[in-house]
Amino acid sequence: MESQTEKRPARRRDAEENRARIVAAAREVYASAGFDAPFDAIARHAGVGRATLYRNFPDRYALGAAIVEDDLGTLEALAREHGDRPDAFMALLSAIVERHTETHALVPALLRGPGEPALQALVPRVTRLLTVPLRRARTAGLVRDDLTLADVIDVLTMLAAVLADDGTGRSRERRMARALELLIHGLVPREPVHSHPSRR
Amino acid sequence: MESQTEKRPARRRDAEENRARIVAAAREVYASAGFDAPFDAIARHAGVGRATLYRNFPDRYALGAAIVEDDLGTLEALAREHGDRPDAFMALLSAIVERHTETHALVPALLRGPGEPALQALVPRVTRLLTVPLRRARTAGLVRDDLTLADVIDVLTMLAAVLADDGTGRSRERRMARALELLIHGLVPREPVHSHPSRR
DNA sequence: ATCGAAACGGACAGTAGTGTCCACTTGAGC
DNA sequence: GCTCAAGTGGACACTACTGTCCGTTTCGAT
Repeated sequence: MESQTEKRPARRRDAEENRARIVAAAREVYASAGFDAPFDAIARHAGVGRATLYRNFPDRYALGAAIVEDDLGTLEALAREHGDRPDAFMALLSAIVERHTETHALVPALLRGPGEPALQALVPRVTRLLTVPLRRARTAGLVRDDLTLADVIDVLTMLAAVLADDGTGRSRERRMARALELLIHGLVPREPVHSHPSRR
Repeated sequence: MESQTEKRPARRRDAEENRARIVAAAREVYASAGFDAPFDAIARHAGVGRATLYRNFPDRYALGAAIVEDDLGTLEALAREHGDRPDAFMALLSAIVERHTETHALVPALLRGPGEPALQALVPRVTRLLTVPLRRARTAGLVRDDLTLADVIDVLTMLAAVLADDGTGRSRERRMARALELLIHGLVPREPVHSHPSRR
């Protein structure tokens, strides 16, 4: 499970560059054409031959995993920054949504292709990322106390759907932000008029 | 716009039967394999040749539209039953979710294929179905007063996503119910301890 | 500058799904 | 029961995507 982490002994510089260019291209293509965009389109967009792409990533899932892995790194760093502050959970949620609007890949890629080994391997990492912050937030009363990790995963699925939808009107960013807002506060109004106005 | 509504002058009985069988098959196939299941699979599942399918429905969107139209009929009847009672909106929402778990087709079909004429034609009907009940519910304070129709559409998109996800654990029904509950009440707890406990 | 290994990308064959055509079958009116 | 238009489904040609193979190019070490 640590086979290709960090250290890859001898890699030619151009190969390394190409790999990076492919991942970047994949981010864009996945974002604009969805996760099952023609694999070939990614190669073209990256300016490499299809063979080069296949050599680096056996299939679209491996490529997705590479992207997700990057994102996970960022998110884990963020989690570390927040330590055990109870608001870490919400911060993570927002950060995930932000990366969503950017990469369009994280959760959809993780959830589709059920059982794709390359992606499935990352699930525990996502789990680990969220479990503790979720518990903290729950005991601190920042989220409802029956909120489970499975719920959170489904919430991410829902947000991803809004993102994936081509949406005839507002920008992706606005729609995502709104969707998150709706999810957090619900469709039903808060206790109408009362002391502190929820703070947001 | 009324070209093929209700009256189709002379149709052979077997043709009618086949059409019905196709729609039924499509419901099941879309439900289990998603909206872009091979068109051919539907024909096979219905026990008819592909040509027969194509003769009845030029493409998957036309077929989707037929299904959605059925569902819309049911929902419109429900809306009529509720008259202008302020809880009509929530009832509709639940009903849609129920049909979702059954058919898996309504909203996803409506929202994907952006601009497919066959489906786009139904959008106004959905709009009409929801607009008034939404307004009633809003003025009655049953939903937050900044809730727009666009929001509702996105909510339906989100619910459809949970449904579409193969979900490793709980049944579709349970997950849908839970997702709806989360959406309605939000992730954040209601005003913790206070007079009336929200009623549910 | 030279040489071998690493990496490249275009070309190729294989596969899955689409949409149409047409020889055959079947229902319904006479 | 006969007839013919309506209806059927298998076959076919077409397209898009996938994954691999191999002759050529490029890196980097000597």
